[in-house]
Amino acid sequence: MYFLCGSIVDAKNIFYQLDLQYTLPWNWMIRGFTMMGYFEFALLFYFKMLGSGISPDKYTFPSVIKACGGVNNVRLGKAIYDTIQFMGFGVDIFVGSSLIQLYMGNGCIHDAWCLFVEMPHKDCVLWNVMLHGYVKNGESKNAVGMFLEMRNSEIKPNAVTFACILSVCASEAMIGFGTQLHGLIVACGLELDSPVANTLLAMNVDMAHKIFNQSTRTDVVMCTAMISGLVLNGMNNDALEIFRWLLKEKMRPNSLTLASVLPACAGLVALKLGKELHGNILKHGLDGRLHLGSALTDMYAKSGRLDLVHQVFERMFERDTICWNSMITSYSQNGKPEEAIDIFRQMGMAGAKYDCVSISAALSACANLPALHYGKEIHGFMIRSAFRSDLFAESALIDVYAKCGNLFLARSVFDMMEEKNEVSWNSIISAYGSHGCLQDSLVLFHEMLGNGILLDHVTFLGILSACGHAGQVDDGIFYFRCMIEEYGIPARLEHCACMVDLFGRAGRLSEAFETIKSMPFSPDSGVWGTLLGACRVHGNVELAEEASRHLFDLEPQNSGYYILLSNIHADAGKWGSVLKVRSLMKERGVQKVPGYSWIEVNNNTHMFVAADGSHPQSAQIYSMLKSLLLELRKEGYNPQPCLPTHPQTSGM
DNA sequence: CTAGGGTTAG
Repeated sequence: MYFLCGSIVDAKNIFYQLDLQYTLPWNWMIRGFTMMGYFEFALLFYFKMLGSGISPDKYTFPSVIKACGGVNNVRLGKAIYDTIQFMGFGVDIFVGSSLIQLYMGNGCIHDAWCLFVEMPHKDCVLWNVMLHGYVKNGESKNAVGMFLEMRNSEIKPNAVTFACILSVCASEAMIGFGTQLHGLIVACGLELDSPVANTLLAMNVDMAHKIFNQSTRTDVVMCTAMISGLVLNGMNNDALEIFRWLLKEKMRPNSLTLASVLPACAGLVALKLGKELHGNILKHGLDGRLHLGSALTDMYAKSGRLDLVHQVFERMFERDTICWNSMITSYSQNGKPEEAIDIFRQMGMAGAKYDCVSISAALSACANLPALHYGKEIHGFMIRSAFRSDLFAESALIDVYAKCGNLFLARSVFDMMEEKNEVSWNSIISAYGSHGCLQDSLVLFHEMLGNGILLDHVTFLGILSACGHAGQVDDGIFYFRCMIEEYGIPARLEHCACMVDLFGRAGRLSEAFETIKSMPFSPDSGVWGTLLGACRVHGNVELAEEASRHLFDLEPQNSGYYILLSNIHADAGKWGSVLKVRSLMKERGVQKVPGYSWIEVNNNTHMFVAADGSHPQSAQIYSMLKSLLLELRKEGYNPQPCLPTHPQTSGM
C-alpha cells in the first residue's frame, strides 16, 4: 500500500519491479488509484491488465466498479457486471454493494433495488448502502421504510445505519423521530461510535465536542468530520487543534482531511500552515484534484497571494464549476474585479457550467468596478436561465445597481424577490444609505424588524454609513449604541471605521480621532485613510500629520497617502512641508500611480487618465468641461483646481 | 476487497 505512504511515482516504480504475471500487484495498483481518487488511472490499469492477458479475480472487481462510480459511468459498470457473471464468479456482497453504490450514485434507484432483492445473502453493509442511496437521492420516505424493514429482519443496525437515518431526520426536520432514534442508539450502546457522532455534529457543536472527547474509537473519518463541522461553524482554531492532535496521534490525513483543514487555514489567514499542507499535497501528487485545488486557491486568495492562486489553477488536471468559481472570487476579493469578470468569461468559453455561485461572484465583481453594462448582461443571463430566484445572486444584483448609481433598478430587484433573507434586506438598506437616503434606509430597517428578520452586524454597517452620507451625526451615535446595547451585537473594526467617517465628514475631527484612540482594535489603513481624507476637506494639518505617520507605517509604498498629505500642506500654504513629503517619497522610491476614471456610454467603456488627450473626442470633452465649470461659477461654486485645459493645446 | 468524512458566493 505505497499509495498511503508515498507518492504515485514511488508506487508505480515499485509496481514495475514486481512480477506482473500475477493478479495481486494489479489489484493493488487499481485499488490504490481508486482510493486516491484517480479513477481514470484505475480503469486504465484494469484494461491494461486485461490486455496483458492477466485475468481478474473477485478482489479486483469492487475497486474497478468503484472507479466507474468515480467517473459516473454506469454503462461500464454494467458491462463489468456482465463480465463477472460470464466468468462465473457470482455476485458476492462486496461486488453487490459496490454495484448498488454505483447505481445509487447515478440515480438508477430501480436497478439498485432489483439487485438488492436478488442478493441471496444480505449483510448490514448491503442494507446500509441501500439506505444511504435513498438518502442521497432525496427519497426520505423510502429510506425510513428501508430502516423499518431492516428492524424487522434479523440484521442488526450498526453505527453507520444510524448515521444515515439520522441525517434524514436532520434534513426533514423530523425531530420527534430523531429523538426516538437517539434513545434507540443509546440503548444499542452506540453513542460513542464515529459515524453517529458525525451526524450529531451537524445538529450541535457542543454535543459533538463532548462525544469526540469521550470517544474511544476516533479514526481519520471522525476527525475529518469533526474538522469540517467546526469550520462550518466558524470555529477555525478548534479545527486546527483537532488536526494537530490527529498528527500527534500518528493518524494519516488523506485528501478528504486536507480539503477540510484548508478552509480553516484560509479563514485564519494561516499562510504558513497552508503552504506546509500544499507541500504535502504536492508530495502525494494530489494537487491537481478538484477539491484540493479549489481549497488551495481559496486559501491563497484569502492570504492575498494571487501569484500562488494562479500557479495552483494552472496545474489542475481538470476544472469544474467550483474551481472556476473560486478563481473568480479570488480575483474579485483581491481588488481585481476586471480580471474576475474576464475569468467568468473564460469559464463560459471553456465549457464549464455556471451556477448560482458563479453568478453572484461575477456580480460582486461588477459592483466593485462598478460595471453596469456587465452587470446588466449577467442579469439578462439570470432571467433567461434558472438563476433568478437565488438569494445570493439577487442580493449581489441589488449591490451592482446601487453601486452603479441606479437606485430605482436596485429597488425593483428587491421588490420582485420571491423570498428575502437578512442579506437581501442588508443590501437594499446599504443601497439607500450610500445614496444619502437615510430616511428610506430607516424605513426599511423598521420594516425588516417588523418582518421578524434577524438583524446582524452588516445591517448596522448599512445604517451607520447611511447616517454618515446624510450627515446625521446624532443618529449615527444613537444607532451605534443601539446596536451594542439593545441588540448585543459587538462593534467590529468596520463599525468604528463608519463612526470615524461619520465624524470626519461632519468636520468633528477631534471626535473622529477620539474614536480611533478608544477602539479596541488596531486601526487599519482604511481607518487612518478616512481620517486623512477628512483632514483634507476640513483643512486640519496637525491631525493629517498624525494620520499620515500611521499610514506611511502601514502602507509605505502607497503613493496616494503621500500625495494627499502634500496637498493638505499645499492648501495651508506650507510649501516647505510639501517639499519634505516629496523628498520622503523619492527617498523611499514610491512611484506615483496615475488615477484612472471611466464611464460607460452606449455599452462602450471610455477610460481617462489625468490630463489625458488620447480620446478621439478629447477636444469636445474638454470644451464641454470648460463650459460646465463656467456654469458652476455662475452659480457661485468655485472649485479648487484651475480650469482644465486641453492637454494638446497647452503642451502638457 | 464493500458502508460513514471534503472544495466555491453576499
